Amino acid sequence: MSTIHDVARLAGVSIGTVSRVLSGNPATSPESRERVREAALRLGYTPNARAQSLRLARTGVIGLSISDVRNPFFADAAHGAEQEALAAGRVTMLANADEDSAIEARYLRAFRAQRVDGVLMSPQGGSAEGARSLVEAGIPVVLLNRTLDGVDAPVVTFDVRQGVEQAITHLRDRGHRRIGLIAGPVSVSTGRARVSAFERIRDELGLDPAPELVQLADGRRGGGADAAERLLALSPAPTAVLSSNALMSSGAFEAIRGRGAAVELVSFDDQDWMRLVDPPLSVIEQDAAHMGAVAMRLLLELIDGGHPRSVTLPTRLIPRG
Amino acid sequence: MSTIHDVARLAGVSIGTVSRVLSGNPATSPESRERVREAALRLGYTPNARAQSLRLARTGVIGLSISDVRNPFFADAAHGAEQEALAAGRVTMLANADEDSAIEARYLRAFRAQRVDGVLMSPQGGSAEGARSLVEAGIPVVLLNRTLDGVDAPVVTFDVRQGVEQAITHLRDRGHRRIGLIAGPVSVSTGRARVSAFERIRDELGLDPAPELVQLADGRRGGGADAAERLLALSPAPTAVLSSNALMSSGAFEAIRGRGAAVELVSFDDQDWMRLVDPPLSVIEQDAAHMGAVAMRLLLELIDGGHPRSVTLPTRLIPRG
DNA sequence: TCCCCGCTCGGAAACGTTTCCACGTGCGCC
DNA sequence: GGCGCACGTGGAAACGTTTCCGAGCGGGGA
Repeated sequence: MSTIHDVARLAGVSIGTVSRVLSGNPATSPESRERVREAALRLGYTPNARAQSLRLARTGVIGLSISDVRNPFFADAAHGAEQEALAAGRVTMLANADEDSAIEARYLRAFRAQRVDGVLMSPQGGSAEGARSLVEAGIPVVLLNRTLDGVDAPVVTFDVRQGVEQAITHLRDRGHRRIGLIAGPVSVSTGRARVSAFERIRDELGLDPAPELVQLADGRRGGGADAAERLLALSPAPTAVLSSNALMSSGAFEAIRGRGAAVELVSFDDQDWMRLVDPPLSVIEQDAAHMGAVAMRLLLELIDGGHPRSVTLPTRLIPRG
Repeated sequence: MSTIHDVARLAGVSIGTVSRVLSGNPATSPESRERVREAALRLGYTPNARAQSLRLARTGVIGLSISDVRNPFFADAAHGAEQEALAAGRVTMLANADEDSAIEARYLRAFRAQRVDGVLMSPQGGSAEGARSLVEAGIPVVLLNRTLDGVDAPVVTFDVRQGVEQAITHLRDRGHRRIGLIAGPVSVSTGRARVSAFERIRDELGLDPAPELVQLADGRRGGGADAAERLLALSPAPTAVLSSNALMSSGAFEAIRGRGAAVELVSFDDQDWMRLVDPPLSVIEQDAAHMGAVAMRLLLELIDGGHPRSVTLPTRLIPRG
């Protein structure tokens, strides 16, 4: 692959001139511009971004670490973030932590070694170490959807209390008094927050406070199914269930239907299939793509020397069935 | 952020020694090793990967460009590929082309500028230019799921003929004679291949050859719904429909149900919701994660000097309902 | 006529690594 | 008791850029 020296030789100028022409520096003659452009084209020259960023301080690359690409919520968030970065002329390097903090740590180390301009991440439960070391190394970090104790970085989250309240009020209005919760893992902040919001609002509305109505799960499909089974085995079983994410909802839906139980299921996150099943699911919509875009904007501001700020986004109830 | 010079100074040795210790070169004394390790730890030193790769030829980064992260088929493929790369000690840089060849071109340029070790891509329809320029620049490329005319790179695909045959035979066995096809865009190779396989097998089995039973769509949800509407408007309407991807299937399913039509829908790609709806969808399963892993393995071989080879993977019919 | 200024340009330093080369130093062997 | 060899180390070159600095050259004003 050709270098700036090859271009300089072919154009009959110095490498300084080539660099100036190609970077749009006005201190060049029309003649040099012509010769350099021509030579670069002939050679199919692409500047070596690694050498550039060694000399410059910036790399133009932003690290984006998400929990799981296969979770549509995060896929949407990644997409939103990426579009925003692209519009700002930056390129995104997506890492998939797979809900595994060892893999996450590995990618974060890679981000650090690559000296990315900034990192946008939805942290894993395991440990805050990875994020903290980035912050301490002076790399701008913005957290996505989940907070992390002891890490000084802005966060973009949804209003958990609002979402839970919309769901429970909706169910209460439909006559339910005994409502179950399938909660995400307490190792992530969203999981914990949903449980405490659920308990508070349930009590405020005077609904059945039985502790066994809150079932913890791992956030995956199978975990959702298992938690639903546990709820259905209670006597009396709840008449309605709130599920904390789309994956668990699909497991829970199948378990409930498999038992032929008459339980109303409400889910966080809206997905196509929730409209297609019978009965369709009411959902608490969280606009993941928007969250990603907002977070990326915050990160870009931070990179450009702005000061950190966090954002909380609203949720929306979509009643169905 | 500290450099190798800082570590050398703190440890009281030369930068050469630091480099040797940290890269595991045996020509170092136990005493130096100790001092350097200690100093590196104290400073939180992480080698600058960009400087390393400038000196070395390798970067340890592999570019992965996929059509759309939000399409679960590609999300799974990306995940499979990523895991495989991770196991081989490489880090993956995921680009989301968003089914847009301008964005794809931009990412491919970035990959080239970054001098990634290789590129795994599921190409967009628009143009083969991006892929071709990578190949010409000597960067190893493997194509994922879609071929590209005029580009000399190995491909990993599913056996289109087999998949279509499984689907049509299944429907024939269930008594259908008039079968519709919702095809993906003819701008991508898979779209074209499915149409021609469909026509051939339909004729081999002596089924209704009416050309209006093949409806082209854009591969998205809305396109699938529109194509289904067009099929349902025929008289007589087909009694069964084969849909070329999961997104279009979801649109088609909704359209069919909305009309209350008695049409049996079979879909390419298996997804959770297809089991949850009523009636459940029979599917032609294509193990996308496996495809991604296989393709990554081919790419890694190619990078290590192996010679190019293509792979065709089998599909599997999962009858339901 | 001379000087100064502006416009281009070439040369060189610097970014942070790795690795080759050469230079001690201490030991074993004849 | 010398000689050579293995071992550890420091210095320097090289990777491909950008940018600063200084120089050449022409033109315009005093």
